[in-house]
Amino acid sequence: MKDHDAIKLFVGQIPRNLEESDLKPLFEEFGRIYELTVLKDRFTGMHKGCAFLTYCARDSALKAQSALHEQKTLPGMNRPIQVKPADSEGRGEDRKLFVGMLGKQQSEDDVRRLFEPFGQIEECTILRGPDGASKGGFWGAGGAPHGCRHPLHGSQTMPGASSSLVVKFADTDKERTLRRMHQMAGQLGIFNPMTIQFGAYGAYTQAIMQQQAALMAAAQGTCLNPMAAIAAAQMQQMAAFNVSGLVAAPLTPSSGTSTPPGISTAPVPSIAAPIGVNGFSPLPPQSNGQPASEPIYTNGIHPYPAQSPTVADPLQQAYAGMQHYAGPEGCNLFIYHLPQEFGDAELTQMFLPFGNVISAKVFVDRATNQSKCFGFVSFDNPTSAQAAIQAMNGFQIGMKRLKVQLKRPKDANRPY
DNA sequence: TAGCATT
Repeated sequence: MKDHDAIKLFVGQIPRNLEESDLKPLFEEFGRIYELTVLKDRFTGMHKGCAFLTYCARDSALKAQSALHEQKTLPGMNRPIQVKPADSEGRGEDRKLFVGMLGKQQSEDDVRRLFEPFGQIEECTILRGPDGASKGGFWGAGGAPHGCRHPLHGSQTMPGASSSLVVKFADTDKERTLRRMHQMAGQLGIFNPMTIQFGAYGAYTQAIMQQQAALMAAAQGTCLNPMAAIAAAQMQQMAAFNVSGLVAAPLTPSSGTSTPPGISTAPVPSIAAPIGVNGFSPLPPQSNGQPASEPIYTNGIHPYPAQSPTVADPLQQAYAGMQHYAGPEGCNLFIYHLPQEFGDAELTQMFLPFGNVISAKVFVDRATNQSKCFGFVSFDNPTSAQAAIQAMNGFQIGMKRLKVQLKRPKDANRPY
């Protein structure tokens, strides 16, 4: 098993004749390896000259990085080996902290002194109002603090400040936009489009919205939990539609009667869970912070019938033997950089706002039963898929950003 | 030099 805070390393400039078994000895010197994968072309099997490497221990990764990165050149290569955290392990802007509740007279130097013990400071700027008084500040450090809460957060109250020091990750561009839209929507009183569109479910949808707003507030802290991130994504969608005035379209799953390809439209099996007209179940999807155990499929079909405990209908049993996890071309998404703890239910939840989710599957390592942090989501139409890409590609969850793309077509560049 | 539906 690997540490919870293990780092996935990207290894570049590897000679193409070295396979995993050849590379292992080189890297094992720094600790036990959890996973080492040489990247290969999916179709030709050609070695791409790079690999992903995860050690069981975070410390091993740090040691390997400092010992190897740019330090030696493998035979036949003309540039030194690259060993550094993979892009999925978080990016530059994640290093910027917001510091609030500074004393009005505190200078950049004061702040630098305060934060120096935690790492190298790249940049420190204090935002000042027209009167020159501090309005909080931004601080960039060469390394995000471990864990969720910076040790200085709440640790002290600066002279003249109304409450204790605030230290958290600075908003990303997306979060800033979201926050602004929120404020705007609040002022205009059009907070929730679903209460307008789906009057019958007003109370229900409002409850969800409130719950998600609460979750999102939690997400604004220094630690993003996955479900809060989902809520934030959904809120973002809603805020976006509010502002643009497009109240209905993208939130409405395309139809309540569509069927997956290859399935006759005639008898749609009834399912146990009640279905709302808008494709949402009338039960809150995330009560007690748990993902919905019964994701909603408005076509009336569970993509993975084996998971349903209520199989009795022979027709449903017939479906159970079928694999209909892929929608038509242009409807299937490949999602990478999922949080480790995401399962099919969370993936479904996250993509429900964009349309009919035909299937959502997180790829699991069959030996360890652990998520490989990627998966597939299929919609019943390309528009939903595009909307999902638009909203979710690059979406930040914790330290990572989702990669959301169309799945490569199955027979791409297969000659025959 | 960047992972795409498994038993």
